[in-house]
Amino acid sequence: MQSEQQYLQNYDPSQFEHPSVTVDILIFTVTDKKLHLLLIRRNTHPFLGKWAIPGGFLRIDESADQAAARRIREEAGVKDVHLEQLYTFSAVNRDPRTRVISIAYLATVPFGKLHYSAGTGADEAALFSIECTAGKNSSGHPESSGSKEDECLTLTGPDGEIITEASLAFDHARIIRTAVQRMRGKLDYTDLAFGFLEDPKAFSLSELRLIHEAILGHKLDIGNFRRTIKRDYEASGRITEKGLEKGAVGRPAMLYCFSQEDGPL
Amino acid sequence: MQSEQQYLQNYDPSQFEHPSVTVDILIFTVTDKKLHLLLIRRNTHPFLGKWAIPGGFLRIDESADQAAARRIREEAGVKDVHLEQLYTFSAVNRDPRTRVISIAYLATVPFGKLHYSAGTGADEAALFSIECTAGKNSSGHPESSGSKEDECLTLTGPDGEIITEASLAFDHARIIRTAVQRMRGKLDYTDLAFGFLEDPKAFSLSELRLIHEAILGHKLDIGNFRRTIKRDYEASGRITEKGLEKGAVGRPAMLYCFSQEDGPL
DNA sequence: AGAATAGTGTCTTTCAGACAATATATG
DNA sequence: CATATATTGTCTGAAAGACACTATTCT
Repeated sequence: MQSEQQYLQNYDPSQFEHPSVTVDILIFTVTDKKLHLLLIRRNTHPFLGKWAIPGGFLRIDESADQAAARRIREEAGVKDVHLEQLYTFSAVNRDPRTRVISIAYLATVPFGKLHYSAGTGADEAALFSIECTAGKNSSGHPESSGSKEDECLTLTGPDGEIITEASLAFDHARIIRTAVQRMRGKLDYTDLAFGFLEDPKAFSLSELRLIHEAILGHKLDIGNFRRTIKRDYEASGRITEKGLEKGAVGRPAMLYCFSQEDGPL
Repeated sequence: MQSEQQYLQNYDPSQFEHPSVTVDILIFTVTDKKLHLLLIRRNTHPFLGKWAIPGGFLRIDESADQAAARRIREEAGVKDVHLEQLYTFSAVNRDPRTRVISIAYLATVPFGKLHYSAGTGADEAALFSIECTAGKNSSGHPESSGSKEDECLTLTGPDGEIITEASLAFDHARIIRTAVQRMRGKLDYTDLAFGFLEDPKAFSLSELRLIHEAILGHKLDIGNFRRTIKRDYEASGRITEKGLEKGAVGRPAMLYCFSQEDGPL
């Protein structure tokens, strides 16, 4: 029997036909009281001219997490944002070129940190507001094509352009729906919403509530929202009062500071 | 500019160095009032002799879902069980042979349906009971190596053999922990537990409760469990009474029939 | 009767949702 | 003062958790 060292030397990775692996990033932000998603217009085949989720091939020397972080730097000029793996899409014919599986990531970016090339250049990018009247299939399979209770996805571009699912490249409509569902599901038991704050070291509860409302797609009761957030976060010390807001319309809000549990001390 | 057809013809997928893609299946079952996981002992390098999650390379003509279904047929002789994607692990050095990313799946199999080769043959397989005293990091990153609140994973083999994380191949200890966390998190808002029932068309609430207890790792209050299950499932018609159990010790239990919402109509 | 398991009832505390009322800023 | 926003308080019904009690079978 050969030793482990011999085995590793003789191992030939090309004995299997490998699929291509890409990483797609859903870059979400909240502005104008609405949830928005960054899309880019494809300037190559296939799906030339259609809008797509930014992505790129996974390099051989980086993990998917690293590729996602790299890609969001390149595409949105931002780093150190919350980034989490969403789902891996692997249907055989999802890309007409060749076999491509895509590891989708979800990023939450404060609007002020987001920098993208909105011009009509080689890689035209745009922010689309998202409306997603969700179906109730909480446990639905992300890659099955025909859910019985299909939720309706509506994307509105900066110039009021409304694009339907058919204007999206590949299976990206389904990926977007999966991401919105995921965000809604995790909203109330994770710190997801805090990733959208312009300044986590000084935010008001109203600002946080508007983020929740944008993600959920409906209004929340002001008093009840305050009560639950303060109960869940203030008692455990994850948010602390930081003094009053200045120069606003109406009564100044108390500003809070958010510190992650295993944060930078 | 070339047409789409020309583009597709000229496209060369080998211009990028592709990683290998595998699909790993965490085959869970509940027996003896405890959660169990099927592992196989590796008979090749690397990690020769260590226990590992069954898996295999993704074929070029099948989706990850299909590969997972195929693999669980091959390994556990079972089909038509609940199978869901868990997470994709892609750290650069997780496999010493070459670059391998692994799409992990989670399967819930009734013990009676599970058939594996327990013998000490070429692919020795064994069921290990799982104890996982979880840390509280609900939103922890599955692939980060050093969680502050590392939960302790203990696997016990059929002959009482206790294996620690170091006896597991690759990053499989982490994958297993991620799976247990996922199951615990989804237990009370999905139908996950029903996937372990020996006969979903005739089960008692005690049987269902034992499954919940096995997954959670602690006892549940009998009365409160009945109340919540009946409220959540009986009112919506997803479980219905089916008559009394026969020939058991103690008072015979009411048997229920579980029908999934978008079931086989 | 006694053991074993199934099922019901009750009490308390907590929480969610609806909504009213008060507080503090600007113009 | 009117307006706008922030913040607090109150009421009700639902739900969770703890725990005692009753019911039906077998030996």
